[in-house]
Amino acid sequence: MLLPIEPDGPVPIYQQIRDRIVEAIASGVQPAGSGLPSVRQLAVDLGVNFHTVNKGYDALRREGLLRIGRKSGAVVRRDPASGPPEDPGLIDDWAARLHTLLAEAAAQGMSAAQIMAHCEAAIAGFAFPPGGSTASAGGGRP
Amino acid sequence: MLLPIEPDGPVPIYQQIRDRIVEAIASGVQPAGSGLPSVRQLAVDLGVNFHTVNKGYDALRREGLLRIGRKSGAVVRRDPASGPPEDPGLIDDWAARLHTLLAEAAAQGMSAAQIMAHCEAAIAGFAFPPGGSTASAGGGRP
DNA sequence: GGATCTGTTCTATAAGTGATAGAACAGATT
DNA sequence: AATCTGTTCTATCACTTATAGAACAGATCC
Repeated sequence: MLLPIEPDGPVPIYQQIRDRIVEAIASGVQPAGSGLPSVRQLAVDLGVNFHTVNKGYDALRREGLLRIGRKSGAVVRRDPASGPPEDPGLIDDWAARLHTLLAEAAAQGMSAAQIMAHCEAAIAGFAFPPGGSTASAGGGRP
Repeated sequence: MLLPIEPDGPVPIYQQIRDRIVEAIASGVQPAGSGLPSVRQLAVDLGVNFHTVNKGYDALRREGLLRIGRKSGAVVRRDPASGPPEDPGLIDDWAARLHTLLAEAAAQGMSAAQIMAHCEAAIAGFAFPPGGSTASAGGGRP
């Protein structure tokens, strides 16, 4: 597995690992049930300590995105269609972060249309399951 | 000035200060030219050290959102209408952060329509200038 | 002029985080 | 038995965060 990691960036390595895997799940590159490299293997691939990878995996496990076991290794837990929508309360955190991030763009002078265009562009790269949760009016991939 | 600060939260205080002010600018509570409390005054109001407030102000100054001087204090620099759209390259960082954040929601099972609804809800709380930059098809506040 | 407030800069300390490292244990596979 | 897996523990080093005190230069007010 090859993940684009910036060792000298401002964002911690373990979080970069977590972010790239989250994006891989959303984009459909890593569907539900698909396996990920072992902690030690990915550490070798990325050239980092295996504790760092373990920290990233553990973050994904706490978010309910990964199921980790000595037997099966690390596999993507959630299939966005059936599983529970989300842990309540995490949505609030997420919405708050979204609010701050979009406010940043608005404060910098970006128009509402431009912001929405960026959101649509990002979502267009995701692979949503055939029957979205309670509503599937969006784009997805027909 | 009263900012909701969580001293024991995972996000640093200086960044909470920065985030709240960014949101105040985007929502129109702090329009271009409006003044902010002095570093020392806001520190007293929030019950934190003035170095912490100074760090938050300095971050906003580096982003081009604040103009700080011994004479005028700290005033909101950018009026989203006229000013330069943005420092090129910062948009890439912002778009990357947006991509990661939206991927998080998609991986958790949120549908495209639900994600877009959250984006629209956040944008609806912002006050965009009458003539948006190059396009004003969005909501804003008529 | 003198006092005061401002932003800015410098050093310093204590606590926490990030990343590395080594070692060990228990379950599973070969 | 040997190997690989995830997991846990301690330990170290560098960096960040938040606090604190002190000092300087420009601006304002009495």
